Amino acid sequence: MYKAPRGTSDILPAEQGYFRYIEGRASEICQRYGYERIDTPVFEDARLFIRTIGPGTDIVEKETYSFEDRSGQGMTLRPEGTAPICRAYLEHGMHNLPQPVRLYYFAAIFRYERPQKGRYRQHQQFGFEALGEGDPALDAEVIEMAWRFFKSLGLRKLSMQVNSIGCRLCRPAYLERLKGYYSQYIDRLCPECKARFRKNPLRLLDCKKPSCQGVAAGAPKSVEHLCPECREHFKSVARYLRLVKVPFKKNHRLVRGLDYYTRTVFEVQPEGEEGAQSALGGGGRYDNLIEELGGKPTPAIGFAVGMERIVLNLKEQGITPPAPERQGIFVAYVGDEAKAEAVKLAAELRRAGVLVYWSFGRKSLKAQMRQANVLGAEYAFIFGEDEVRNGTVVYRDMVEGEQWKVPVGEVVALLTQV
RNA sequence: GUGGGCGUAGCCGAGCGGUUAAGGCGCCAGGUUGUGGCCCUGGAGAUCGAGGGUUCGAAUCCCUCCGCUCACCCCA
Repeated sequence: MYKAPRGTSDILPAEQGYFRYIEGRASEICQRYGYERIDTPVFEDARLFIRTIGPGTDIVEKETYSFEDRSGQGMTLRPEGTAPICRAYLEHGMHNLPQPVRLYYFAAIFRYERPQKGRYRQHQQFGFEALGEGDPALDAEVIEMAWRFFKSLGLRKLSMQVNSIGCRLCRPAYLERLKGYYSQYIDRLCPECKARFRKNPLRLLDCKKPSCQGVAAGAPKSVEHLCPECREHFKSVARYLRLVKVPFKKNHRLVRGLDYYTRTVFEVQPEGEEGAQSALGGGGRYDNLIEELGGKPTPAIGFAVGMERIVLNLKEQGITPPAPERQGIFVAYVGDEAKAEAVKLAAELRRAGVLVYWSFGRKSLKAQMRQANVLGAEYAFIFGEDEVRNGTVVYRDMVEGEQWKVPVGEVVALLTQV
C-alpha cells in the first residue's frame, strides 16, 4: 500500500474547515490593510534560496528538496516564502508601483526535516510582505496586522515578542562582542552551542539548556549595541506599537533562523511555552535582501505563519470553525419511473443553482432517507408511484419532519423564492 | 543527524504463550406494504506492520527491517 510520504499528510474533507476558517480570516485582514494576493511557483532556481536564506543555514544546508530538471538546471522546492516574492518584485518591476507594495500568499513550503508535532516536510504557510518602505511605522503596522490576525481567529494566551538585531553596519561589531563574551565560557557550553559559536553566534542566545541559559543571561544584548539609526528605528517601532495597542514583549534573545533579517524581528508564541519550536509565526525586516538579488536598495518587511500550527493551537484551545448548517436537497425515489422523474428534477434544480444529492442503485426509501440525513440535507423530495401518476412530489422538511405534496412544476419556484 | 515511545479491521481499542482475535464508532441490511435522526437485531470488514527465529503451539517471547510518533537540532 502506498502512503503519503513521510512528513506529509492529506488534508481530508473533515479537516478542511479549519483551513478554510484560517484562510477566511487571513484574507479578511489582508483586505483591510490593502494587501493583494500573489502566487509564485512551487519551485525556483536553486540559487535564489542559497543566496537569500544563507549558505550556512540549516535550511539550505540540509533541508531543501533540490533536483536537476531535464535540462540540468538546479531547482529547489520553495523552503520559505519571502525570497520568491522579492524575486517577483524585481522581475515585474514593482518598484514602479506606489510603495510599499503589499502582497500576501498561501503557499506550500517544503523542508526535508525529521517530522514531529507541528513540523512537517510539506506545510502550508500564510504570509504577507510589504516591500519598498523603511519607515518604522510600517514595522509596527505589520506586527499589528499579525496580531489582529491571531486575535480574529479567537486564539488566546499568545505573546508577541519583538527584538532588533541591527543592520549590516552595527551587527558585525555586536557579533564580535558576543563572541568575545562567550569565548570565556566556551568549555561550559553544550556541544550544540559550541557549534553555534562558530556557525551562528546569535543562536547562542536562545539555547534552552539551563547551563547555557546562565551564560546567555549575562551576554551583551543586541539592542544595546545598535548603531544610532537602528536604535532610533527600534524605539520608534515600540512607540508605534503602543499607539496601536499591540501588547508586546521585548525579547533580546529572540533571533531568527534566516540570514536575511535586519533590524526588527518578531515572533508569536503561545504564552508560557516560549520554547524554540513552539513559534506560531514570525517575521522581520530584510532591508538588504532585494539589493542582494540585484535590485536597488529596497527596505522591506514581512511575516509568515504555519497553518498547521494554527490548527494545532485552535484544537488545543477548543476553537472549532463555524459548522456548516444543514443545506441542500435530497431527491429520493421508489421504482424506475420515479427514478426517471428524480433524475430530471435533480438536474433541473442543479441548473437553478441548488445543491442536490441523490443515491444510486435501488436502495430502499429508508436507506435513502438515512443518507439524506447523514449528508445533512435540509429538504427531501420523494417520488413514488402515486406521485409520478399525478405529477406531484413529496416535499419533506428534514429538520421539522413535516411534509407536503406539491406539483412537480412548482418545485423550482418554491425553492428559488426562499 | 541523535535519543525515547508505539505498530491489532476505515477510525478508537481489549487481548500480552493455547480465544471462533473482545467491545465501541462508522458502513450495509432488516425491525409493516413507500420515509431519516433515538432504540433493537443481523451482516460485511483483520494474512494481529513485514521477514526470520524460539516453542507441540505466538497477536502475545527474541532478532532484523519498515512505518508512525514525541523530543533534541532547526524552523512555521
